[in-house]
Amino acid sequence: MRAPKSRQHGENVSELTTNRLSVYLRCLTELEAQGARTVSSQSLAEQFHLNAAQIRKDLAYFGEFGVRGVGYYVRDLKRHLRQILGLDRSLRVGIIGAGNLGQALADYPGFRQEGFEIAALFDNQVGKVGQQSRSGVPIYEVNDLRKHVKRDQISIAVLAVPASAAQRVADVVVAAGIKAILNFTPGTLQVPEDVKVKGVDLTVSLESLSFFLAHGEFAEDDE
Amino acid sequence: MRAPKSRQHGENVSELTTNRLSVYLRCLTELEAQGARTVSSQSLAEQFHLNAAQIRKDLAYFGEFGVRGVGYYVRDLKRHLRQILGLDRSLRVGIIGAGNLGQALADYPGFRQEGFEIAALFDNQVGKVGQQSRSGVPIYEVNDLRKHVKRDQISIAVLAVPASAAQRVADVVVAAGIKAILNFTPGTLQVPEDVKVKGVDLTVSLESLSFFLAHGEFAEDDE
DNA sequence: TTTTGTGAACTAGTTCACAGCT
DNA sequence: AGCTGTGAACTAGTTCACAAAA
Repeated sequence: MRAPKSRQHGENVSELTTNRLSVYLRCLTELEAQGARTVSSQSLAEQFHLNAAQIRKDLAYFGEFGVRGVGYYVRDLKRHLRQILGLDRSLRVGIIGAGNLGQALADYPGFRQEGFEIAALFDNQVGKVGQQSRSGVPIYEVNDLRKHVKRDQISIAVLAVPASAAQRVADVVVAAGIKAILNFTPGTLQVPEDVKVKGVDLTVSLESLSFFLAHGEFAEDDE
Repeated sequence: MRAPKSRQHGENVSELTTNRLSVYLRCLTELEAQGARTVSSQSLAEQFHLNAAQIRKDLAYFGEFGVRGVGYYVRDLKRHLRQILGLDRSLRVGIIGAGNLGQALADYPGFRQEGFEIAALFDNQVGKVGQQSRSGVPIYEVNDLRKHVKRDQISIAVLAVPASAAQRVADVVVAAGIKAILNFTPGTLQVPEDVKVKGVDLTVSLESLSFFLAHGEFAEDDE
């Protein structure tokens, strides 16, 4: 039996779970490179500091991918995970904001790695439009976003614009039919229910680290 | 009564909580700019799509900052939050890896905003060492990390190096006495217990969005 | 009256422990 | 024997609801 129940799921799956699925995929890729053909949830957990029961639960939710007494076939499980994560289709990404960060992200090799294609950068600064990033990603006018989303089948937008423009640009992105946004601007975006936003909030991350520094090490000065 | 119990806490506080504290601080800054002097947990929750009880609980853990029947004094609460988050000390950041991403982060205005100072970039490429970023952050040799951490009082390291170098560089960072790392490389770092790592995993974020696209919208093709 | 601070109730997420398959 | 898949137990996190303060 191949894929017993897969899909029509997706409703209840928490973001913590999907994040872990992505992590599992990465672990399997590493194992495969090391030449492993099968792996048990136990050894996977030990090598990558995860919990075996959780791995099994996460995977079992999408199908019976394991073989009792054996474990999981690395190659097969990788394929299943890629399918579950929707990485078997081609995923094109548009980056809005061709500033330092936007261009750096456009040229970031990590993105391409797992099969994401950076299709285009978008900006409204005349000097930038028509140019391209170091690695050759073209920069288009933000006003033409809708057109390029259609033409290049862009399904994910990365927001790397100044904070002040964030919501306005998000509205444009949503209007262009994008349903998934990776948001590098600080703060929350207001979007319709059917649009998923994932925030990468550098200020929050740094301040959280600051809290740890302030409280983690005891007895620094007063009292 | 000013700061009734503050600090000696920090042990039990979850990362979700510290993240929220940072968000509250940002909300208050916005409110203050709008001229608000006081704010109730209720109105704070409504305006920024948070939960009023949770705001109160989060804050009450660190002290009795509110006034019954009134709410919180915006300016006071901001000050308290900055103190709780450890933002009242000067926080210097070193970015390891002066590639596209590292340099973009070095010049990212969002970092400086809330009082973080990007003290230096570090790289081991001869062509880069001795140069500086567009906004003037100097690039030093990674081998001199320890020296600069001491000299410039760097307390937070941002890892923006290739995945293959991540663990090796993390070890160097830890050896230099850094206790807080913001990690842009994919995968987990092995560090001692007293070092805090916060990961920004772009691949995981994108793949999580991909999952949503694959499952969020119903009835796309087969079955 | 308004709004905090907080125990109690609830919900979500994780881990345990074992029956059952190979 | 070895390992999965999973109900049950547990832990963490959130929200409710209300007594007490201003």
